[in-house]
Amino acid sequence: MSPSPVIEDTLKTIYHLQQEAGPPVGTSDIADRLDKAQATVTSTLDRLEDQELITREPYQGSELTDKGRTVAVEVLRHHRLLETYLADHLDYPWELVHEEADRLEHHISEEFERRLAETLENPRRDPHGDPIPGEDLEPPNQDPMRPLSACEVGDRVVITRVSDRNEDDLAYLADVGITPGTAVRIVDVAPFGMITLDVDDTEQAIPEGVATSIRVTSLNDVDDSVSVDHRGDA
Amino acid sequence: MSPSPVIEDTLKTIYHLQQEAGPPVGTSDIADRLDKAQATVTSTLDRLEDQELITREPYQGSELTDKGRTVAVEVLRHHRLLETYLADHLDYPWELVHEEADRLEHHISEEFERRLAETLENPRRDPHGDPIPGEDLEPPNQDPMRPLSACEVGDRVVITRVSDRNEDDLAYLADVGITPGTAVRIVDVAPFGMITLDVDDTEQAIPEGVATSIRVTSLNDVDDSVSVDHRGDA
DNA sequence: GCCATAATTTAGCCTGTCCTAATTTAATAC
DNA sequence: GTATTAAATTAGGACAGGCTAAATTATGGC
Repeated sequence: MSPSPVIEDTLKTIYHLQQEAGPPVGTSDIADRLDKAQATVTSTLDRLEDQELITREPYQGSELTDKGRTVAVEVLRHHRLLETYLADHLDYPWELVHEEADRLEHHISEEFERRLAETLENPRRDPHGDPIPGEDLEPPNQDPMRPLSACEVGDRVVITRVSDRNEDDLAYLADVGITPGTAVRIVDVAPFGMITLDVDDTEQAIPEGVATSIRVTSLNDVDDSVSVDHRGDA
Repeated sequence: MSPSPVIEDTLKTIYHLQQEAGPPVGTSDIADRLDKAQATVTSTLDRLEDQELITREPYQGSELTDKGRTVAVEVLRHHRLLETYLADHLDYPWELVHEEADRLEHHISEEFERRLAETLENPRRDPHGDPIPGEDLEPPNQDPMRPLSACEVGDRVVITRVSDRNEDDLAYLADVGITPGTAVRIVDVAPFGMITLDVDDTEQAIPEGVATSIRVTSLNDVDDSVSVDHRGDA
């Protein structure tokens, strides 16, 4: 039996938290992300452990098993293929793809996944610039990126990822031209981390909170993974 | 809150049974179609009644309310749009579209539905020849069709619908050229209802069980709804 | 009209997923 | 080292959706 949406969402969340801070991940961090009560997550984690999708130490935290990671990465592949498809073939606006993909990722078949990948010619990155795991379900490499908030005045960088966050922010960023593949220059870093960028010869100010979820690569170490047209084939 | 897949599937089944035999529909007919125990369906029907999606008389049967019918028709629209899309844009083989659409129909948003319809240019029929309900969610008209099993030797008819049934049968029928829009002639009706057809100058024998789920229109009363290219725009 | 049978509901139980409130454990301050 | 506090678990309850077995109702034959 394939895992339920609740199980898959929990695995996906643990995966992301492990990427950000390393294992073990705490119960309340998971609960916060999923917007569920802690006690609900505790009982879900018990079931995950029964199914050998995670290992855990009570009061310490949880960690994905290989089996659990594979499930998480497959869901991630679904999510990113769907986002790419929605944007490229159904003309979805950038900021709406996340919500739709978040639901559908749990319900598409292997067949659907294959045909999606084929139709898209095995894309390597989704519309936010995030890497799409391959058919082998190896976890994608971490890119050599830093948050925009860590840049200094004068830096010339390429926007590499604009992570999923709320729709309004994404719509605004797309509107002013801040999308993966765009080259920008840091014009100013003001108090409280407010950053001013030169985007296509126009200045745009970005508050620090938003800047932390935008990843960039220095123009010196640009590789194929951050070329402007980042949808290569396999 | 939008209805769960279980609720939607039950409404869809009642809708189909009402079309076939008229209300009220019996509990065990629903249970058979859904492959659930009768007692399970009884408790689901109680919940449907609480939500005013059906009316029912214990031991007599159930009937959709306007509200219930609208939900059923919307799910039907999702199903048929998805089938059309899978076949036309993702290159799904005819016989696989049903299963995938049956899952996804419960999980797509209104936005997805709109973009699907737009991309397909508001198709009126799905790949099986079934009518696709419009945005207004009016139940589609019943076509002036009869089952292939009711034809007589010498009749010239157009295949109008080949209803969803098991994948192997559909694959076989597609293989021998029996798909919506094809004109055929009845060559022979043998004992036990075995029917022989002339399809593109080749004879094909179809057992009665299969022939009952194939609908045809006489070549005399062909209207736009059964033209060979049946995907018109609105 | 009564009886056998088929259809249906009721009773009772289970699991998954959710919650709040109470308790326990771990970590931190001092 | 103890006291406070934060994190996590346990206790207990709700509801949806599933089941089997037992009881009930309707129906068709005669």
